[in-house]
Amino acid sequence: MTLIYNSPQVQLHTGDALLTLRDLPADSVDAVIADPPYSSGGISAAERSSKTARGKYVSTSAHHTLADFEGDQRDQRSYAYWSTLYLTEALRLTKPRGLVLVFTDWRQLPVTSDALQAAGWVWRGLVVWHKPGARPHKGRFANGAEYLVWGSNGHLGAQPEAPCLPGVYSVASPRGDERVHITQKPLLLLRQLIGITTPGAVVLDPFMGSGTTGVAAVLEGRRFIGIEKSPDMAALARDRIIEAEVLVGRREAVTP
Amino acid sequence: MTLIYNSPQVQLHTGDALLTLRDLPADSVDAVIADPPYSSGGISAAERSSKTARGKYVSTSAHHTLADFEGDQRDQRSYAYWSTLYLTEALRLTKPRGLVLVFTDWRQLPVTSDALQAAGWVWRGLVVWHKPGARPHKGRFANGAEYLVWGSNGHLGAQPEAPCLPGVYSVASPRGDERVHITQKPLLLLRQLIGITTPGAVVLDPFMGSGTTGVAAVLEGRRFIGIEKSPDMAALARDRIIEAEVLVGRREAVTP
DNA sequence: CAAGTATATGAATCCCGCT
DNA sequence: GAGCGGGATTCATATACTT
Repeated sequence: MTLIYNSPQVQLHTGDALLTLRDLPADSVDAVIADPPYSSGGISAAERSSKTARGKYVSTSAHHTLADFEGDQRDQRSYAYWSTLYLTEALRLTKPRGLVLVFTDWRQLPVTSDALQAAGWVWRGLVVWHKPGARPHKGRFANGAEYLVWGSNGHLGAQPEAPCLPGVYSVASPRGDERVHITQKPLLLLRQLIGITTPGAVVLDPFMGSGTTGVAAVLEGRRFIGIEKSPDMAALARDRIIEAEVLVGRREAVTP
Repeated sequence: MTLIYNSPQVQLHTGDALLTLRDLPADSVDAVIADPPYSSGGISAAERSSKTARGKYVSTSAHHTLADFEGDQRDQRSYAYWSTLYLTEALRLTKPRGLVLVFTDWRQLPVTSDALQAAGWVWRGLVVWHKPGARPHKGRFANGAEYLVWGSNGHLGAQPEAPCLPGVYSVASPRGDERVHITQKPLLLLRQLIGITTPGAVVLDPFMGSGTTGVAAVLEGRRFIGIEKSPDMAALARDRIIEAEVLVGRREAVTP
């Protein structure tokens, strides 16, 4: 576990999620927002494991320069097991009544809800992220959505101060220059989702990627703890998050 | 198994779904659209089983006169078992490359996808039915969607003639006078969903309820086989379907 | 007739108290 | 204690109604 950035509101680590989570203190987090590698794609185990993430998720016509990412080769059984492990650690870190939100595609949705409950969370529902402009398919339904399985650490209780949030979000995926990670989530989506926490809350993202969740947390006045395995991607996330801190006046700009 | 209506395009039965499906001939159906009682509602098993369907799903302020319905008291294990049984029968009735669409709420979604696969179908994806105007809740995400788990009998093959369908539908629930069944689906939704079949296809609904699927099938030029346990509800469905047949000119109006 | 206003309701959920 | 049932709560929409 290596701390690569530490400001009053933000803490970023590089390292494996499981190992790093184990070193963080219990009862310190209000919400966990996780976007794990789905290990999905392909009807068979062979198809899943033989392709790289880029081969699975990037259409052939788009020959761009995004880096491939690791940890996307698990079969469904080990995906369930591994998900249960990191979600168990995440529960330990989370305060009572704290929340968890896990991104998933349709194929891993049942496994994800199983793992979430196996780890001891109370499953509370699904959030739909509708991606307009999904690739159409003749004679079948387009898979134009991803999902968040969400839950709580024990009872949730009444929240008289909290806002009401919708269960379906329609937001386009980042495209072109906006995108620095293959499976990058839209900032607008994460800014809205983070509204489930109260201002000042501590948000943890164990699979930070390019750091969109961290940027959203900073912009919405939440604290943030991020973990990312790839040092290159982590450095990129750090730069984006620092930029957000400068934007909201929490920090001086870095002069070259 | 009692046949209560038989026209060139429509066949309606009253009786238990499992028993009636067993008496229908193999390889005779192009698509199964099923809207089973979800046996859901409530976070605990006690809450699920102790209340009637109306008590679980209808807000207390609305004192309306819609009939309650049976078969909504299964616990999750027996829901999985029973779903597998009727989906196995449904597969037998379905032609190769035929389709199945099963309605579910978020809570039973994983069980439904398990049962569908256990019955021998190939799981192809999820369709989201977004219901605008879901009941909000402070500090949490509204459960403003239902889902269709859909699959095929074996390979699906290329369908050069077929239209492209979206994976997310936003349609309001029927209200007031439009509604004769507690969990009635909007006609507009079913007319769109039925577009997954080709004109003239045979559509089977083993839990017909008030017959919306049948009405949609008639209006869209598909043939229809319906099964409903409650004789009262089945009669109501028959009347609605006859009305649709008259509307499209397939039948003379019934004169009193 | 168009636009603004009032009303009704939801395949819920939580809390509390009684058995 | 565990199980069961009653009652309060919530606001975005759709619909009805008024200006």
